[in-house]
Amino acid sequence: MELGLSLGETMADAGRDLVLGLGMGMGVVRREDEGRSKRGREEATAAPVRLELDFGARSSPEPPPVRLSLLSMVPSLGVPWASSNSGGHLEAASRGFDVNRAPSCAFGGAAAEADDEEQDDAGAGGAAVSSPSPNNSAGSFPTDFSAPGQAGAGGGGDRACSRASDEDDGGSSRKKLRLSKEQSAFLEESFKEHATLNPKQKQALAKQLNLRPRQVEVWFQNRRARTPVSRRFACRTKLKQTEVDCEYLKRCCETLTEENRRLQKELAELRALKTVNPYYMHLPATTLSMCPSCERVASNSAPPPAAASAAQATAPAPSGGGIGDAAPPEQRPSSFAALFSSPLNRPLAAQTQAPASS
DNA sequence: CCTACACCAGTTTTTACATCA
DNA sequence: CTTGATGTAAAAACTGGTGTA
Repeated sequence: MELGLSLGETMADAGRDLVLGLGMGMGVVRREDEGRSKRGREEATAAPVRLELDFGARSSPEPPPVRLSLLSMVPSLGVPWASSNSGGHLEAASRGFDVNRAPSCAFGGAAAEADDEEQDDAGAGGAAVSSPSPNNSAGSFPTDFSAPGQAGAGGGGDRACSRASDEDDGGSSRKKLRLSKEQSAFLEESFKEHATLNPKQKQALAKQLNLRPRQVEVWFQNRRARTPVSRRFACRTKLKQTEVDCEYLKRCCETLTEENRRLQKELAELRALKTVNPYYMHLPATTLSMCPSCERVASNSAPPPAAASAAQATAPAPSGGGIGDAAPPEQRPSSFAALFSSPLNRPLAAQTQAPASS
């Protein structure tokens, strides 16, 4: 028996199917419709033997398929549940999978039929018992999703379940769940397809993973915040980029300080030279610039435009690292840093004309 | 103009884990 | 070796602001 589920139109469009393979004789293949998906979960809940999820992207060979095999059962719940895993599959059993959470949360009673908010209400309405899973080594996950029958049963589902929201848990403290590996993997796969969600996709994902839409939304927000800043710097998240920018600014500051020190020294030397031989220089030395094209010395205080531009084009990169487009990624922190790079790229004559003229 | 919604940046809170006495 | 305290990183969740339909 194979139960095929797809994440609404988005996942279907992406050519990815979520397959719930139930090790039974009967076969049901479901697609699209959330209501039917829900029913599919109910059937999965009733299946006593084997529940297998395949997150493999059919269309893309790139990501390795995420397969979850939930073989064992929690007898008290009467559902196939993750307390062990078979070789070659994800370590679903170690953390549990929300999609397959015990009926108490996802499929139990009215909550199964209610939408996500109503699920919360149902969960709060029931005995809001935090029951750490016996299978969870950490044993600290507050499963406030509990519904009647959940307490004490433990449920191999250990951690991940939609927490009751602040408004319905009655408490002032927010409880935070850790998404299971499988949930994260599923969201990750979805994120690869589309970094943003429309309401329909959000609802579908939430339903699929037994999370609240808000949770899916928050996950995508956080995920976007951690996403690489650009394709070019695929290894950099925004946070990492900020750190890189900070480092680069430090280097800029050091470079400018060093440059300033050098120029001060140069100025002192020129002044000393002028004092020794007052007829040697009528113009500050640094105002003399050579036009690379005509090879004539321009004695104006400002270099000729052609010379300036040519000198800019041929100016060596500052010691702090090139920030031009040709620079390797490691040396080019960001476009933001480029704002601070221009003074360093200016030719020396242009940089030093002001202090030298004094 | 108002409203609803999505998004983002920044922050807070919670959890898991490592370290050490 | 075990245990509890402590620190820290990562992630979930929240808040306030902004843009858009």
